[in-house]
Amino acid sequence: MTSPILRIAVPSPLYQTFDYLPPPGCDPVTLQPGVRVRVPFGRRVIVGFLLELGADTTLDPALLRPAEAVLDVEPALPADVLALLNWAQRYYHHPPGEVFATALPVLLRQGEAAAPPRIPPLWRITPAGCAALADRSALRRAPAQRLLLEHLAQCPEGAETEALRPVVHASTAILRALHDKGWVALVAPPLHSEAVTASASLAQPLTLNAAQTTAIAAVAAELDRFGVFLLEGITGSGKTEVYLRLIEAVLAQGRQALVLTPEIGLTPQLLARFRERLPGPLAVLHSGLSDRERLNAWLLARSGTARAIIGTRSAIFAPLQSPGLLIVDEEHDASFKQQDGFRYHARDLAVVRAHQLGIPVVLGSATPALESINNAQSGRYRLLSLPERVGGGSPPPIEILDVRRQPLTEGLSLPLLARMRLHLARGEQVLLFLNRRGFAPVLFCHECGWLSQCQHCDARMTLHLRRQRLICHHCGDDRAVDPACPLCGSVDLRPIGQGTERLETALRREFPTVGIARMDRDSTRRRGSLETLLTEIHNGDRRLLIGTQMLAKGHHFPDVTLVGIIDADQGLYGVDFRASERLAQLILQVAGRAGRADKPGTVLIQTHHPDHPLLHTLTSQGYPAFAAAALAERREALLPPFAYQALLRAEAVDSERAIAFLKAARALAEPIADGLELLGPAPAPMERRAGRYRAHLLLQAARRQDLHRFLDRWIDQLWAQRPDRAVRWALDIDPIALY
DNA sequence: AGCACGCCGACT
DNA sequence: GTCGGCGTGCTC
Repeated sequence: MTSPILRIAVPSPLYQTFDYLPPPGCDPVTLQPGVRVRVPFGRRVIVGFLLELGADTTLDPALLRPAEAVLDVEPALPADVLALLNWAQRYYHHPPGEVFATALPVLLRQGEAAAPPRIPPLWRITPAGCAALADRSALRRAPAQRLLLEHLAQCPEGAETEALRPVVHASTAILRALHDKGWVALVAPPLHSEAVTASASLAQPLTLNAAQTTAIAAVAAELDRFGVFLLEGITGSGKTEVYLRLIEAVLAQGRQALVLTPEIGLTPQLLARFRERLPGPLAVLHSGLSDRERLNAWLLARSGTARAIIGTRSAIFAPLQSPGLLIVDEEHDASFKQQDGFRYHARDLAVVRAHQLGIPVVLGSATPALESINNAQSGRYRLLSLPERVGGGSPPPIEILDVRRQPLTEGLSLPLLARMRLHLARGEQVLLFLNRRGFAPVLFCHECGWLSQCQHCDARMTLHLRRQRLICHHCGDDRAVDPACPLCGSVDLRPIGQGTERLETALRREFPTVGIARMDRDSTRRRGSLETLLTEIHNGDRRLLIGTQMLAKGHHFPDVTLVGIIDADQGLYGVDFRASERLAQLILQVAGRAGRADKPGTVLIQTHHPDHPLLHTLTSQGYPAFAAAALAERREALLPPFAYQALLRAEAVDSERAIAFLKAARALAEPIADGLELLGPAPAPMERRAGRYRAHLLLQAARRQDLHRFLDRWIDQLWAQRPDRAVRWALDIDPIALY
């Protein structure tokens, strides 16, 4: 009897798997797909991943080398994740080694043994701590300690270190101080069975309105079979409560729920809400974790210790012991699509995974992707609507401010300034949205016409006045601002255009007595500074809020009654056919930050294109009407979701070689491109970025089947070409941006 | 991607 | 004389 062949995914960018013999002394019968295997690879020894046991190999069997060792007894990934990865590998046509590496925490990729997860211990207030809290004088000079103790007094079960982080700054240092005084103690977490039943301390669910009840019932009735539910709920309509009820229902069946959220959506507030409502430890997976933390959270999910798992994009591959429900919050968000390497879409994979598992998936958004709306209309998804705000109140009215021929002071029109004055005088808060950080997007010499061009990109360097730097937002290059023009020496250098920093400066002059909060990547870089700002906004110390899209997500500002969109024109006539969809989503996202039932907000949009039909439809009839109109345009133009696209991207230090690669690829494609349209090669919209020239070839088909049948053949030919190593290329299936 | 091999230029 | 530049080939 011949020994079986191990088909191994190897962590390399090669479009193939590698065959090995079982390690000496290993009984192949015990091997299961999904175990990690240490194998010799060239001159190295690496950790690979067993995909399948084969009976034969296409190679000369004499060339096969034996694996060195099998690292797992049980598969590192459960069968359903393996199935998902296999599907994704074929669909995205990406090298298998990189696909499978995506699903494993770094430490497991490096060969570390998967020990049982550490369940985080809990902090509890001690009797001495309660006494200190009751004693007025004890904590007078330690407000942060008081705050933490008060918080813990509300958590008889105790709270994780991680859950206390958002309560005060430097929470770990303060906990240490409290611990030294004997006012708090670390206790072992309750065992899982206790955790599930001991829900006495969990926050009470909110009452539901009719639409929420209907939505919950619709999903809850189908928990044991596949279905995609598009939960379209305007901001404030209580989507999170729907998620929580469904998760509770799934947990009650002894199953787990996986929630995906965009990176910025994973705010302390959302996590706190999940923690206070759901029993037991929560597994949280996001990019801010250390390798050790990530492995632990991953193991909590795999072992079933964590019943609810919440994470960003890559959490779609999280192993679950007993999956019962998938939720994708803010499903329209572009951050679900990986934009380099293995370019998968986590929302789309969530649908695939749910289908493979035979469980429901809920896609939630106030502004669903046009793809999802189209799927709901065609009957593939079930639409569930939450049309009302919880506690009543209507969504903020949106007005268009025509700023053509209007005087603008630092980008602000007189009507907008007047309205701001009105709301501020009433003691209310105002939020201004400008999606451009820095002081000004260009520095310009009035003497000779010099522009702050980036050396490495087809872009201008943004002026950051306070830091006295010119920074390229595309490659990160950074230089000091010269007081004089580098070309002619003139000191007449002028910043052109608006950024949030400039807006802040202007508003300080305009409203000298009003506290201003600027929220962008620059002002919140320091750890804890965002929390400080949010606190000062919520207690009213700052009433004028300026921000980039960072402020469009996650946070809610109930006292904001006026939202100003400073410049809506960027999204209207771009090269990207998705620009207007993104703009509409962004406008509503920002609008949704404001107001509450008894204090409705107003949204003002400054634009030079007040008659733009889509903008008009959005403001006068709302998102569903906008989406219908935008979908009609897409159908007319045969664009996604009425066509299927793939983009072959190439980049090189010289543009000719990137183009030459794409021309060769096109030549290979032409004889087999039945039912396809080939567009290009063409330079990318920003041709040079970080010193590399980028170009692409777009493939489009009216039928998905035609596209993928073609890709299956083409991709093999591309890999078989004699490669020009100066060219880096990648295939992007269902691209969402053409840059 | 790594990693080694290999064949040409300016240094201890 | 060799140290090291990056072109080329290979990984079961």
